[in-house]
Amino acid sequence: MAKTDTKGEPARSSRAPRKTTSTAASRPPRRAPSAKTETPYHHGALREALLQAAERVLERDGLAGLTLRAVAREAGVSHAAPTHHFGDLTGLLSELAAVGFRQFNAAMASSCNAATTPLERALARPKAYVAYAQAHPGMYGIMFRTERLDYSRPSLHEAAEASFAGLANAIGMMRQEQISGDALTLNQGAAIARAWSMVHGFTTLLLDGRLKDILERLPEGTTAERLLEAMLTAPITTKFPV
Amino acid sequence: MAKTDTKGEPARSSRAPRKTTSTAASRPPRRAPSAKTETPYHHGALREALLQAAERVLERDGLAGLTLRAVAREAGVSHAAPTHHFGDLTGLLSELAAVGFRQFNAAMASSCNAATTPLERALARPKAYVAYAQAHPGMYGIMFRTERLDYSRPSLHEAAEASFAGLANAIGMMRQEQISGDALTLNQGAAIARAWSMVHGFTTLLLDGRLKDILERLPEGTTAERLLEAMLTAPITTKFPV
DNA sequence: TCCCTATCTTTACATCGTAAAGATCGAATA
DNA sequence: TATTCGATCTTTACGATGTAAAGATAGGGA
Repeated sequence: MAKTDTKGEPARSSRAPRKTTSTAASRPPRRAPSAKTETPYHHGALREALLQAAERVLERDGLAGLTLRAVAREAGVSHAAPTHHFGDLTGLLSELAAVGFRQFNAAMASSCNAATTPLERALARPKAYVAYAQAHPGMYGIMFRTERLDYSRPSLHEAAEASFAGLANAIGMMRQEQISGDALTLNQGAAIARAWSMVHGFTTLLLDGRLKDILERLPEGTTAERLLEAMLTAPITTKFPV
Repeated sequence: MAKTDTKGEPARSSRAPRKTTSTAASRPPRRAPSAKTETPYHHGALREALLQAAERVLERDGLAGLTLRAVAREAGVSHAAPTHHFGDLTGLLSELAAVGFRQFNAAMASSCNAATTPLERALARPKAYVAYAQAHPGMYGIMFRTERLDYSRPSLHEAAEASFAGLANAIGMMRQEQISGDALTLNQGAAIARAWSMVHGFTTLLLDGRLKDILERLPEGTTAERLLEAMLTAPITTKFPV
């Protein structure tokens, strides 16, 4: 027996002061500390703190480093603390993905609002889509790595659904049609699938480095954003779009 | 000390006969067995056997179940045996992905050869692409799950490169242009990126269940394949393809 | 004032990837 | 033909992870 695994876990023993986070206001205890440098047994806002810690870990160490225990370490709590708030790893990842989808939707909405000309309006959403993924590759990776997610969680389901609704709406406005929630014609479905597949596929291939070969063969200094624009606006010279 | 982890590992101790595989010819010892039911210490073709075992595990237990130890168990060897042939998990997954790319390329090539009319020729490749992914979702998942792969391995690099070359060639034939290996115009790059992004994005979204919402709203009985066709052939009524 | 319950920590365990050392056997060499 | 060598496979070991269960703590209502 014996052989516990407390090794490697800081596991502050009610004396070691918890690592103070950068902003010093990011984890406010519910009441003023009753002693000098101690850390309260109850965190007060651990759920949010864990989500923020997870985001930091993800950006710093990538998807491979995003473990339950690493997040708990980053937040300065014991490795079992997240369980009570998220159930298991899938729970944490799902809630984090929901946060990502909300950021993602906000970025696209603000970008669309800033557009004025028709061309800008057409390109604002796809460009914001790719830009978010490039700025937050870890987040985007989680959001579309379904095997680790639980879409039955309301927060994730809602946030992802909002993303889809925004897209469908945009397509509807482009085609100057009313897209009703419950039924679609084949052509409407095709238009939505085409737009989403194109932008999502482009993003995935770009993040995976699969477009590097193409970009290198293009005229000097052509960026991914420029290629995206060309892909979306270049005239289609063949009989079929593919 | 003590507390070894031999628990859970069958680890046939030179007496337990190795689980005979289904075909009985799938693991031929290099020479006829010198005794009755013993299993030779040296497998003889373990590398191939491990790859086949990995494919079985992947189809049976999905990506989450595809571990080094599970593959070794499936092949009936000790859990450390794969190390010598693949180095580490990344090595095994990379070689497996290479197998997948070769299957994938073969499927597309044979499908293209069977096409006769121009419409068939245009759709054969995308349809074969999606069909392979639907038939082998685990394999496709590995092939495009870059974070776990090592593209510097020649076999993987070659197989994946062949996939890309086939696509670029097909686009070139569609546009009736010669696509030279070293340079591309922006429009050529855009055409390739569009085709690849569209098909890859569609496949990814489909496998992740993201197209379910669309398919359910389409006329009764519309399949994913029909939606793909419509996406690729429907006239584009808006000013931009998106 | 006292207890109840949510929150957090400790402890424990099966599993995984990987490293290192020992066992086995085919084949080259003398 | 006998011996040695190197490739292949097994054993043993270790740190890390996810998860379950039991104990500690404290805030808030009875």
